[in-house]
Amino acid sequence: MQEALTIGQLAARSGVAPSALRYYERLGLIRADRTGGNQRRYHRSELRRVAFIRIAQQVGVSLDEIRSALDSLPASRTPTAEDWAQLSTAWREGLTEKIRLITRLRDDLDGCIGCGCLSLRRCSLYNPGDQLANEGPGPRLTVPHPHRPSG
Amino acid sequence: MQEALTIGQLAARSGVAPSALRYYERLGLIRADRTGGNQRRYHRSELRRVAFIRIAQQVGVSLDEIRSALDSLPASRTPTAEDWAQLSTAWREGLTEKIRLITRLRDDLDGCIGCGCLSLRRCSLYNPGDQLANEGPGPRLTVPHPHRPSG
DNA sequence: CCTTGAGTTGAACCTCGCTTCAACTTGCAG
DNA sequence: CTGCAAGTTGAAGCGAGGTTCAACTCAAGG
Repeated sequence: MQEALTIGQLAARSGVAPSALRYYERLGLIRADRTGGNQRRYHRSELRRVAFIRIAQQVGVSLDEIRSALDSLPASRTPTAEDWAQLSTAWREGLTEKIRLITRLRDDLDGCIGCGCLSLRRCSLYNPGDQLANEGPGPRLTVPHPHRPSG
Repeated sequence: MQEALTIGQLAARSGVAPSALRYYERLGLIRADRTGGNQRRYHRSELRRVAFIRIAQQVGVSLDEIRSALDSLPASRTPTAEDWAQLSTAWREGLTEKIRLITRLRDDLDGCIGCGCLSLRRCSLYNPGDQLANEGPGPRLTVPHPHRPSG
């Protein structure tokens, strides 16, 4: 097995610091074999897991959520393919929602902030159908809080 | 001016805790007028700013980046519309990149993780053109780290 | 006036996602 | 076999993004 990676190699290849990789391992996000001298040796497939982790983080997914997703994977052998389909579907919805949010953000930029008037005094005239422009008494935002205990 | 909002009202309407709103103010993300008795009174347009902040956070943008964007806005009067156009463009690129990442993530889920084999032993056969499957010696990830000092 | 709920401040504290440090061990090149 | 970079651990520290607390003030109804 000349394919095993040291932590330094995985770090270099993934762009993630060794300390972060150890941290991920403690959280159960990735795993490593050990040499006789207790040093970590990574299967090359871990590189893919790390890539997945980093990308998910970039779009605002917490390590805990990522672990949940990763936990439901081939820990044993047979992947119970239907469970994964459900997992995949759940994530798909979340990701689609993220895309919706980003698009909304971008539209805000272009439509209102982009024109220099965040104050809405004039923008509301220009964006009659805008959801966010609805600032009278009524429904409110339902965007979940990323850093709240019981959010 | 019956349109001014108390902090409690803004909190209720935006779904953001009063403590968070004060925190945002300290960071210069939002602003408030004061009553004679020193209490905050928010213009209704702040609701839109808060919405913007929350949405941006959801997709992994830091408060500091958000402030930078918001700072370049009608602090004085004339918005120097061309500067905003540049700002808007810069954000557009970042957001487009986020969408790319999310799509990649979703494809990973559907194409490889979704099938239950994150190990790539079989997936690489099914995804010959996959960028992330390139795990031999060569180029590596360039996804920036969200929580690193000099990332 | 008095009460009471909402608001004020600063300081302390919390979780997340790491990094840094100290003290020590492995593993490989020469 | 030596030397030294690279690895190991646990504990402490850090920055972001807030929450909680104590002590106090404001605002509106009765």
